[in-house]
Formats: sequence, structure tokens, C-alpha cells
Amino acid sequence: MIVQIKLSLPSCAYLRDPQETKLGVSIIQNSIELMDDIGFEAFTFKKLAVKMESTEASIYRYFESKNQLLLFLYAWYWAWVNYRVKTTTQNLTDAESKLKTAIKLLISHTEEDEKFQFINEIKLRQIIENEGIKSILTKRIDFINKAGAFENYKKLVETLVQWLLVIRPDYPHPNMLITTIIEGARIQHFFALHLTRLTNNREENDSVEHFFLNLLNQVLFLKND
Amino acid sequence: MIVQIKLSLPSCAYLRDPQETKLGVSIIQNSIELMDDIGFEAFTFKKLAVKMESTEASIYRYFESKNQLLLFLYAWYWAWVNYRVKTTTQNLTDAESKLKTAIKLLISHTEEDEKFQFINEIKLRQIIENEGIKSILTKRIDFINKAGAFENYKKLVETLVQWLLVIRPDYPHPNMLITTIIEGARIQHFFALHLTRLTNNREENDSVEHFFLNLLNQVLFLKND
DNA sequence: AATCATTTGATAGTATTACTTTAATTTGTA
DNA sequence: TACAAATTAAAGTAATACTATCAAATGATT
Repeated sequence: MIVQIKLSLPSCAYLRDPQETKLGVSIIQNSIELMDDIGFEAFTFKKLAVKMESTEASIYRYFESKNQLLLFLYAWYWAWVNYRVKTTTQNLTDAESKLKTAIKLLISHTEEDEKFQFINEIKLRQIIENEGIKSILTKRIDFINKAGAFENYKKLVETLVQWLLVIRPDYPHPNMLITTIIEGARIQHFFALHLTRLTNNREENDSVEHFFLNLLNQVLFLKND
Repeated sequence: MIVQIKLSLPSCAYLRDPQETKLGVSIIQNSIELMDDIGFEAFTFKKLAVKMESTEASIYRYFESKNQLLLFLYAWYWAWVNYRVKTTTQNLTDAESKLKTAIKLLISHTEEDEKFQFINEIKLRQIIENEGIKSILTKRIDFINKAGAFENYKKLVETLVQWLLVIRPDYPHPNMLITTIIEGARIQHFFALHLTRLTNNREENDSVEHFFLNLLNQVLFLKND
């Protein structure tokens, strides 16, 4: 059975919630396709309108700019990851397996999730990996942060931090460790694809996972700080 | 004594080398000021021209676009870091102190370097930290990579990797570890400034350094992989 | 089935951006 | 002094990132 779940996203990520209408859903679907295809720079509302056989004006009723649209995708992505981490770990009992399962989920490239069949999660992940940080790295960051744009990301980090602290209550930098793993994995995947000389995972494609799990293990179970 | 050193940069990062002329140097100086001030998105050649009392057309003889200008700044930054690492470590004899000195240099926020007094290194570093990745994250990455845009960055990584392998010849992921530290430090500094809930360095400002040196130590001296 | 509110579409328009072109002027150099 | 190269000034173009207006379609309510 397929259940459609509507994620709750910060209102600064849209003008009108695209999850509520057919046109809105079409905007999300098509923008993921198009952005993955031609990249964020070349992406315009005009091209999107042509692709989805609608008009610029209609799209502007949902998003005030393509930056806001990317922010929406970014927020959606992290809400979805958060949701997946929650459901995947809920049956596990100890903090260690919860933490490791979550990290594996975060690092590995995911399958499509049929719960949101209107979203192509594979392409969305590629967009976040390739363009995601652009939505953050703007002069407006402090403003959109205050508006709650990164709540799901922060929640996710805090969840993992709590598990980590159960295992090692005295570890001094839990947040840095978690964000370093999350962001680091993204960067290593990107490097593996485009700047191979910078990574060591030319041969085996699970070495990113191996590297970060190893890092985690060393921090968790070997004390020298 | 102040020595002016001209860094050699990949030719895909400019149309005419701005280091060679007064106007070129002025473009670099003013673009660093302006970009740091208003951010990459709002930055235009028109505004730059007004600021430096020149014209758009003149700037376009040096750089074909503002993206290329950012790429130049990015390449310049890493050439400069490379140079600093080389000079700072050349008197050290063992790999371990070389590696640690280099990592400290990479992580900590640097003083202005009087060798290149026409460049404001503090502001440049802020630009790279805030906007740098944008020069990479474009559909053109594979093209500019082939043209050699990231040579200095790669050289730097390879230098550190070699030192690391002297200390731990059997370590399986040296490149990933080094790039995770370099990129991770940049991200943590950014988070510390804008998304404080994601880091643990609210209080002490050297905790980023502490965290990554600690990570390095664990990997170097505790084997469990 | 008629009414009304809301959403969408079609069209046009504006300001800005990201360049290009050309010709005149200045600067550096032999 | 003359020549080439670099710079400036000015104008122009195509595309982008929006905004505004009004008509048409849709949908919910009575």
C-alpha cells in the first residue's frame, strides 16, 4: 500500500505550499527533473514553465525565486531523511545500532522511496549533493535560518548527537563529529565523481562508508583526548 | 623587506593574467573587497567597475565572467596556501610535525601575509569559506578540472597525504582523511558563524582545531581498522 | 443549476544583468 | 616621435528575473 505523506516544511521555503495542489506537485516534480538535468545556474522559471506546459506567472505564485525553490527542495530532502532515519531506527533498542544504522543510511546512496512517489529521490539527492550548499551559502543565510529553514537538518543532527552521547557521554565534540560525517560524506561522493585524485574510492564504491564508519568507531571506542 | 611573489595559476582562470598589470591588480583587490561586502550573488562587473572607477569592458578583457573571476580567487587562494605550507614546514625534519603544522595552518584563521600586500587575505579567506564551493559546484566542473583549475589544491592534498603515509603507511584512506579535514574545517567555521546549533564551538574558538587534531591523532596512532 | 471565490493561463511589460561591439583616447616603449 | 597595445566611453543586444493585468477555468456552496 502506498501512503502519501505530506512533510511539514518551514513556510519561508515557499509562498504557497506546493504539496497542496496538482500544479504545485507538478512544479516540484518537473523542477527536480530539470535542475538535475541542466544544473541550478541554467535553470529558469521560464524553462520550467515550458517543460511543464504552464506559465512563469503560475510558478511565481508558489515560489518567489529559484533560490527559494532550491531551499524548498533542500528542506524537503532533510525532512525526508529525518523521517527515514526515524522509521528505520525505531525498532532498534540500543543507541549504538541506532547511530550506526542512521549513519549508514545517511552515507549510502538511497533507493527510491515509494512513500513519496511523486518525488524522484535519486535525482533529488543528486541535486542536494551537487547544488545543495548553494541554498545555504548566501548573504541571506542568517535570515532564512531564523525563519526555521534548517530545522529538519538540525533535528537530525541532534538526534544522532543524543545517541552518540549515550555511548560516549564525555565526548567533547559530538555535534562537530556528526556534521563532519554528514557533510564529509556528501563532499567525498562529489569528489569521487568529479575530482577522483582527491579521494581513495576509485575502486570500491563503499569505501566512503568504510572510511566514515571507521572514523566513528575510533572516536567512540578509543579514548585519547 | 617585502617581496612580491607572483603565483602561477591555471590559464583557464583568466583571459589575461591580472597579476601582470596595474588594472589587473586593481580588479583583484576591488573584487575581493566588493565580493566580501555584498556576496557573490549581488556582485556584478558593473558595480565593480564603478567601485574601481573603470569600465565593464576593461574588466571583461581579464575575465570572461564573474564565475571565472571567483575561480581565479579560488585558485589564487589555494596556490597561496600551498606556498605558505611549503615555507612553514621546510625547516621541519619529521613527517609528523610537518603534517601537524600544515593542518594547524589550514584550520586556523590566518594573519595577513605581507608578501602579497595587494591582497587582503582575511577577506579572501572569508570569500572562499562562504562562496568558494560555488566555483566548483557547477555543471562545468569536469571541464575546468581538465583545464587544471584545481592543481594547487590537489598538490596540497598530495603533499599532506605523503607525510601521513610516512607515519602510517598502511592507512587505507589517506586522501579522504586529508580532504575531510580541510573541507570539514571550512564547514565548521561556517556553521560556527551562522548555524551555531550545529557545532560545539560556541565558547572556545579553537575547538575546531582541537577536534580535527584529535581526529587525526586517533587515526594516526590508534589502529582498529 | 447558478453563484462566487479561488486558481490558473495568457499576454505584456520593466529593470537588471551579462555580455559584445566599435571607435576614440591614453599609455608604454623602441 | 611614432607605433602598438591597453584602456575608456558609449551604445546596443539578448536573456533573466521578475510584476501586473485581466480573462478563463475550476471548485465549492447554496
